[in-house]
Amino acid sequence: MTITKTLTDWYSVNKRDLPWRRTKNPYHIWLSEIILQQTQVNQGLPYYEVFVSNYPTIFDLANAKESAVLKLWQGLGYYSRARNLHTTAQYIVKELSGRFPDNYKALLKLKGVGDYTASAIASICFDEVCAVVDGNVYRVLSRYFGVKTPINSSIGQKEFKALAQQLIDKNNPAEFNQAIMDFGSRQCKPKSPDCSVCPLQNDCQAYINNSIANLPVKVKKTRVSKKHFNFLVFISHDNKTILEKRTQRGIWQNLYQFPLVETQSSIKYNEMKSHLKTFPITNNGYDRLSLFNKEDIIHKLSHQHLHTKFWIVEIEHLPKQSILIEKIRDYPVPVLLSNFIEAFNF
DNA sequence: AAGCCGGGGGT
DNA sequence: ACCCCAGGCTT
Repeated sequence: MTITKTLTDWYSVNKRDLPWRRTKNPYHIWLSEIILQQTQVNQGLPYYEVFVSNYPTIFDLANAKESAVLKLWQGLGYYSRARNLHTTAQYIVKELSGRFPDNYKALLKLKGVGDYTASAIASICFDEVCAVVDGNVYRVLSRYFGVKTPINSSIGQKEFKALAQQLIDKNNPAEFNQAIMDFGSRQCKPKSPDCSVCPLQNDCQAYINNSIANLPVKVKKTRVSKKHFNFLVFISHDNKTILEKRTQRGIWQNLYQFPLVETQSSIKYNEMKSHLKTFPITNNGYDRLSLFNKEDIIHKLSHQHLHTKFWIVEIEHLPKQSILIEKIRDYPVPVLLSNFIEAFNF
């Protein structure tokens, strides 16, 4: 039995019933694939339901405001996906009259759509024989064939793409692609895979050589940098506060935050007080400065640890760009801030 | 080729 | 503490 047949047989029995598997609508498949980039099914599932419900068609998404899209995306991370999603929806509506691209080459031109996503949409929606290579595919193939080429090298990416393309079921590329991904996700897991009941056990090179834990090979380690964030939570006597849009490139682009003072190290009350005096809006003084969290809140991103203090600044009057505190939940904010907003009783 | 971009979950 | 996730973009 070939690995192709084994995988599709396994899938026919173990296939999960997921909402994006009940449709071939390219708009819906595209939505699901963008949401699932670097995101596990269980985390992405509720977001998919929300997006389909709020934006039933690509026209609805194109007509939305970016901040509304980001608000629905809030908490999912990698926010460039949401920005690209919106941009691409507008592009398809305006330039392609709302007709979704229907082949790999054309799909690849869309912003936010790379080799994996173009292959997924082309195969699932249009039966194009295009093999997907995601984290699951790397793992299954590297173990089964004992391939030690690093999966995050350009040579490795080409090698695994060619291998997957060679194995794909040409009569049913959609089923094969989803089969190998589902298999990797639920059977051939990164840690403690279920080898004892694996249908590929007899031919799996990694299992035979007892090297399951060493495959796939991945080089480079992400270095984590440490940053110190001080957020200024202004509260005026007429129940307003200040939120700023992060317009610069980098994390959380186009999300909102309280005015931020980034420092090289953890600062104390008096140092914050000096910083505060340099703020134009405090020219007329403020009533009180207090620290919300005694211990730093350490917000861990994949490549940064954010040591965070929330400073409460009670103030008589705020300028016009301030917002009503009761409207604060309308704005898309990072999880770090939404956690604070929920914890702090304004 | 390497770095950047989130947040949640598993071990 | 470290790894991974239905990756893609920028430099």
